[in-house]
Amino acid sequence: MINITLPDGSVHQYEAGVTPLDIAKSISEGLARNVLSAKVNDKVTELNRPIGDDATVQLLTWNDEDGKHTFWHTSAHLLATALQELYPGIKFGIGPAIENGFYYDIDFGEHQISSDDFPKIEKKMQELVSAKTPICRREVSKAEAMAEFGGRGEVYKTELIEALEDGTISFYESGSFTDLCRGPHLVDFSPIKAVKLISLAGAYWRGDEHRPQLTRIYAISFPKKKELDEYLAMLEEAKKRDHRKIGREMGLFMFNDMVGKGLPIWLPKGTDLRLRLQDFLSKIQKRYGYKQVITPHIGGKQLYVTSGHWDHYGADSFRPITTPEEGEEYLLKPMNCPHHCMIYKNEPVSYKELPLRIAEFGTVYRYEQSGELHGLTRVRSFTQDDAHIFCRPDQVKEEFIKVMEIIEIIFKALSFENFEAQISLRDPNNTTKYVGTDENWAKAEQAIVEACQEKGLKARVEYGEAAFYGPKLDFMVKDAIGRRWQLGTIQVDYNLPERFGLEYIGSDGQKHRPVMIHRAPFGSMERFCAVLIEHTGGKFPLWLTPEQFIVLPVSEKYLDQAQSMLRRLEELGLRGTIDQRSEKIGRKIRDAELAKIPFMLILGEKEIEAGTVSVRRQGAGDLGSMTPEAFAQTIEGEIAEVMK
RNA sequence: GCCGAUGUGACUCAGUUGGUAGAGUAGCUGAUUUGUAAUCAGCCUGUCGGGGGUUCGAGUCCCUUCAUCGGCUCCA
Repeated sequence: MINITLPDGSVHQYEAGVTPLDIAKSISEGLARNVLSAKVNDKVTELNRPIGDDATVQLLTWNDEDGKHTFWHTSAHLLATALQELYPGIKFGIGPAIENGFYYDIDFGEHQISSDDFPKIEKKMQELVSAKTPICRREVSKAEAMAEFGGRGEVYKTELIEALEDGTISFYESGSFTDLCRGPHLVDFSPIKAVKLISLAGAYWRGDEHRPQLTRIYAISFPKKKELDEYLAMLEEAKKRDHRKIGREMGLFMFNDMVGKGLPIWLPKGTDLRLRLQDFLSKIQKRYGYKQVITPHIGGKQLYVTSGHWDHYGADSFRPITTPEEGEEYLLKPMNCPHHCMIYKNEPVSYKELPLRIAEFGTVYRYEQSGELHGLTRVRSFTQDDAHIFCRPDQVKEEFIKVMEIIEIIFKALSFENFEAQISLRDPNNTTKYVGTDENWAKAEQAIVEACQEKGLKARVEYGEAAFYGPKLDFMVKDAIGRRWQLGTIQVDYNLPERFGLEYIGSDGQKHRPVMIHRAPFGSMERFCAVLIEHTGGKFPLWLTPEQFIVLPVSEKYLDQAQSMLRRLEELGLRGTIDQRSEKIGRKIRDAELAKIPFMLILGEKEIEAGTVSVRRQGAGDLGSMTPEAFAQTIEGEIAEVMK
């Protein structure tokens, strides 16, 4: 007999060789029906793998991330099995579970495939599910594995096997399909009741653009048909929050082919919103001792040769601008740092002046690959809420904390709660590719980690993700359909101060090299606004929204009074417009509701006599009538609540 | 840049096996003067993304190019 410890701490005795499924059955039939895989001593395994010794066991269902993972991983095998039967001779890459569903990378060789083939593939998958095709694990030696896959010409699989250690290799068989796989899997396909192929995409083998491009099929599956329907409905809902759609509908921004792809144009309302965000940040920055500057949109080529950017990115960027003067060349600025370095160099700097914080809403131009452009989140011209902090090495941590505070204030004011933070550090096994001394790196990395600890910020640490010039801390937020975008960033830079020969005079009278910190709490105004639109669905916070209210006169007879009401409210510090059309009030309300204007102020005979307006809240309905002063107070009160 | 898809009036979309473009919304004009989510009538709107080809005839088929969408790669 062996002792099995369950998550609640209870210990049960079973025969040696008991399987997780047996354990589930002994607990309840319902659990046995829903269990997908099990965590045995913290390792996820399949339900039919015998347990030989005392162990802690956690039974995993759809509600556990690991259970879901098993489900989707098996679904990927289901997809592969179906494809193997439909398209003999295709070669398989990899097929993992992902955040939402799974994919399989396949070299279709001669076969042509398009999304028109999806129904056929889905049907084949359903057949395999109905047949309760079992999935069997088999451990093989490296030689056997190579022989089996090599014999079939599975070049991708053999490459994977190459890299594996003998004795750790396992196969999973389902129907006619055998896959190299660590597992674990469901014991058969039958729990996969609903499956949907989502999209087709090209994906380079091992993510390397110099290697063959495989066809990736994205799909998702669920234990219940209803869950699939709900998921698809959720995706539809998310599409309604797409910033590209809302941006057009609300008149926030536009694109135009003649202006050029990836070059956004901010329309009046979008500009209003953006400037309000910029003002908000500017005020905070002033409090934190930043000096605001303005620099040109172009810079001499030599500036970027000195900074190193020309060597690094020159070939893949906008071409230099030439002039009638022989040899004169300028670049559209891809970043603001070199200009700011020149500001630093303009006068000798004493240690007493540090940290020096130079801020600019700086518009930069980057020649992003055309396939990568995406609404406002990835563009070729964008404005960074940039600043560069020049400080002594011992000030890095304190400055980091101050920047984190600014980001905290902003995210709080906009209710960005579900962000992720990532600390990117050096690859400890390969320190040669980085510039700067070991001592400084160690100091800066430690400063970042400690700053996060002190601020109580939970950040994921990634080794090898640092830029060659320094470690960084990034803030990521998801968009409507779950894509992650990097917004705020704080980066330490040892490179530019070196290249530009920046120095300050220390208390010892000697010259020293300052550390430079790049930081952008929003990241860029474009991307930030895009994510903000998707988070709010266009219902912006009152302090930010371009139009806080719209006056709706009941008939054209009251237009004059509407005008004076608007003036009165503007005097009280609010902003809004009047619906002057000769439409019925119901129509005006409908249009204002759809335009997501927070407050509708209805003005008719009753209100004019009483000197009030009837207030209607977008999405919430009639709030009754009040004086303009009382209305202004309501709005101010709400704003103060958020901003405190 | 690569893989796949899409492109019809300002917007959303229809347009059978190729037969010479249509609806709703928006806009304009007029009537209506309206009380909490769509007043009525009339009018206008298109090189069917661009270019080339096949055909008696192309929005429909082919080639090419541009843009957009979903991914990959990249992202100072």
